[in-house]
Amino acid sequence: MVTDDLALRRQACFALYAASRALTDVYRPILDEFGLTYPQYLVLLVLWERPDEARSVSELGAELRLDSGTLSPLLKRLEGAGLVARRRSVRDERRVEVGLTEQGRALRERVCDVPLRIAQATGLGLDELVALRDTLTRVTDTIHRQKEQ
Amino acid sequence: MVTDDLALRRQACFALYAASRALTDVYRPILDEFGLTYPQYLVLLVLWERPDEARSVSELGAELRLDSGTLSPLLKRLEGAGLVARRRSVRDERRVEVGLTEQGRALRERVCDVPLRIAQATGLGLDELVALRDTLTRVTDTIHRQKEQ
DNA sequence: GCCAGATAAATTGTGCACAACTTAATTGTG
DNA sequence: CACAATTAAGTTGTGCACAATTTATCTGGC
Repeated sequence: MVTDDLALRRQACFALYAASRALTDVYRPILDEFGLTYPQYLVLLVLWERPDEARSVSELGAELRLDSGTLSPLLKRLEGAGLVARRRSVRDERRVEVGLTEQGRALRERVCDVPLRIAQATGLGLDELVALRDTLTRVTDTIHRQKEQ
Repeated sequence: MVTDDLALRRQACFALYAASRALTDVYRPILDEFGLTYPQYLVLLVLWERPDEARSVSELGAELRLDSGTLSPLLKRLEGAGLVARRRSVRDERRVEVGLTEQGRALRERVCDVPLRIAQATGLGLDELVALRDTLTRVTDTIHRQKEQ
């Protein structure tokens, strides 16, 4: 029956959209303690993986799948907060290198229990959470692979 | 090891955020044929469930978990597109009733194969898709239940 | 060495999301 | 009945997302 196929509650996509916003709602008060938004926190996650290595805007964009239209103003806000430093690459002046400041590196220690706090809010066990992550990653990769062809 | 716990690829939340945006990317060109954005499409999904019954802004908001700050301008755009009609309730003049226009009802037939096209893009089987939807709905409900207490 | 095409980041414009606030109408309690 | 508290929708301001465009730089072919 076509009628039911369009019912909101049947849509996996709505479930995904709703869950994503609900989780961001959980993050908001927690990250607010550090003056961060969720996308800003994601940028820091990337930089914290190799804290002494600067990344270009497009490298960050490739990891997070965000373009310069989103990242440029976001990075300016992180710079304004004193967490990252931006400077033109000497070797290629088109590139802007984004690195952590001392303050940005230090924030990492204060934030490291955030994932656990979030995981608890989901009500899922660690195994379920891993399974969910892997399913979603597979969906995302499938979509991106199709887009490239 | 704390280092790895913060790695981007380990975060289920990033997987959720990335998958949600990737799926919206799949919707965009499809909904563009109808001049719709994804949130606008969601509003129509709600209205199409009972096409002859108007809903208040807050009823729509309860279904979609969106507030009037998001819905008011969105509904004005749907009205501008000729798909919905808004009018003040006679019984309670605080309320605004949102109903489908004839054009809005007619759009449903043209859109009814959209879910199938999206499902195919995910690369998941129908059973996996249902399981994913149910897991995500459970996460969302858990979070919202906690918020109310 | 020159220049057409490619690349990197920023800018502009539109449309969500959401917090905080405003305005208007309604409801409950004395 | 009066009026304080509540409720509904809209408005304002901030921060993403993303398309389209702009500006600056670089690269490869000649």
